[in-house]
Amino acid sequence: MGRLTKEPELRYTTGNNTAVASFTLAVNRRFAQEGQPKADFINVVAWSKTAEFVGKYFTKGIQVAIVGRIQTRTWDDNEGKKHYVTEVVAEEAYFADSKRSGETGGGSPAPRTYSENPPSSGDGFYPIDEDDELPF
Amino acid sequence: MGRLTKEPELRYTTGNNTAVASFTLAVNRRFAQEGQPKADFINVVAWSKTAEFVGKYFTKGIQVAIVGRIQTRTWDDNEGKKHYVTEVVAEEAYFADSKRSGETGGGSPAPRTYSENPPSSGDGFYPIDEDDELPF
Amino acid sequence: MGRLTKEPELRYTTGNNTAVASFTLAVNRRFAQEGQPKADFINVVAWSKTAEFVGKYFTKGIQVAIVGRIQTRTWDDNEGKKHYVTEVVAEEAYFADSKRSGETGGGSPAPRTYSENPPSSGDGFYPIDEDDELPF
Amino acid sequence: MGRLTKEPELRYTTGNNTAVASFTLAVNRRFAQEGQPKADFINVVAWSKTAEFVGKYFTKGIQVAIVGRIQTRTWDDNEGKKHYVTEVVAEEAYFADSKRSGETGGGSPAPRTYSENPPSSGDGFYPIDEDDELPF
DNA sequence: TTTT
DNA sequence: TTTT
Repeated sequence: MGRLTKEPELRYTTGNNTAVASFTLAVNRRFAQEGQPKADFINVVAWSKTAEFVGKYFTKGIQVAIVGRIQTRTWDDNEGKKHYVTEVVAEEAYFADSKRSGETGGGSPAPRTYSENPPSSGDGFYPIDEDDELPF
Repeated sequence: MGRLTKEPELRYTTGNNTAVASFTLAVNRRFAQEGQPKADFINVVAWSKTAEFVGKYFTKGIQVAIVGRIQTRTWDDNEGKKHYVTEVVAEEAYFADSKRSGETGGGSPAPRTYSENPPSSGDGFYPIDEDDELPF
Repeated sequence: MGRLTKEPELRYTTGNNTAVASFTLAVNRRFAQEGQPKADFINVVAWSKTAEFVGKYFTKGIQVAIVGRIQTRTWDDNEGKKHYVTEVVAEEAYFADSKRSGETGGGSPAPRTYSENPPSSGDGFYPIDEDDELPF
Repeated sequence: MGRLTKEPELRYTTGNNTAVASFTLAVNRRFAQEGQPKADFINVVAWSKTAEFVGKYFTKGIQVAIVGRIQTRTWDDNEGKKHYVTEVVAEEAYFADSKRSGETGGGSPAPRTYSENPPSSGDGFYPIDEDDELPF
């Protein structure tokens, strides 16, 4: 849960042209004390459909909720120095902000949410069966 | 992330008069298929300050985000039959709804969030130390 | 994180013969006080491959770690009374127990883990790109 | 869930001498493909009691389970350059490894787990009350 | 007993 | 119906 520190960046992979969105979330600490940081700045990456959703509807300052997993990456700068990056890969992205509401004007209304990974078969549907009571 | 199926109930323990709020969240399934349930109905309990926040600001139909842990309970009905309940104990509660915005009228503005458990000492503040680089 | 209260049940859906495993986890409370419950009893369901993994290797009493999501279900008993069940659908299942080790005897060694849902394409692999610095 | 990449470092804050443990977890990716990274390297920090637990019992290579939250920090190197660090603050730490078992020899047996933050009052104990059924 |  |  946090606010975008700036506009998200939307790019496409060179290989198969997959959409990638990246942005940073300012996540306010719940019990920040005097003289301590008041927020964490979490880097988030989203892929394909989620990336496009982000690129289209997320803007600087709005509050969003992200569900995802932590990942790390390495990249080399111009001087050949290795950098380590820890970021969250978004599996679900939600609006969680009231600033968007009351919004008017052109354009189709933004869907409120996006997530990847349709569940594997069987998931979410319980087998109807005679001896299916499962009062384990 | 879900919507309140009805007004939350706010009560107080007999012993030390701690506030307890309980409500149910309709959490829409992300990939509901035809003929399958389209939502899960998650029971949530909140305690003390979080409970009061909930009782004061949460209302039927609004969308909220809850962070918490799963717990189970047992209770006996009038016929002495044992019932098993699984519920989420809310550690954090957030508004995540646009309906509240644009809101006008009397009353003090609602805070947007509440959470319990101030962190244990040391938490959230990193020691400044000479050999503190931790470039792992 | 918890221990199986009994052997898991492995069944198959009537329709497409998908494996379904169900079991209960005794999750010990971290700060149980006198006179309070010392554990939560969380019902878990696993599907297809994860279910088969569970059915094959999980046994009463061992400690396991489950990553998943909460879901609810409804079923009617013989008297037509509706029952509400809240359970965790396992997306990942791990051994987290030392009792298995040192184990000898016939049979192939158990893999230590199982999980469903191969990630969507693009996931987990970052595009190498010229302007890819992302030092946010 | 991952393995320590090396021995954890245990230090104490200069101010109030709070224990701080830091270590890195190699978290194997579940569906690593050819040519992709097979693990994420997650930096973890633990405080006070949890830190001491870690310093005492966690060693290179063992598998552990960590429950915590993401945090970010900033530090300046010798040349005054700012560095950004994202890490997990451990709220719970568990052994999840079979290598420790069968272990013999001197020393007191290691507890299997540690966690911080005793719950706020009211938590985990449900009020007994006449009209307390909560069949919401 | 279910929300939009 | 509950595990160590």
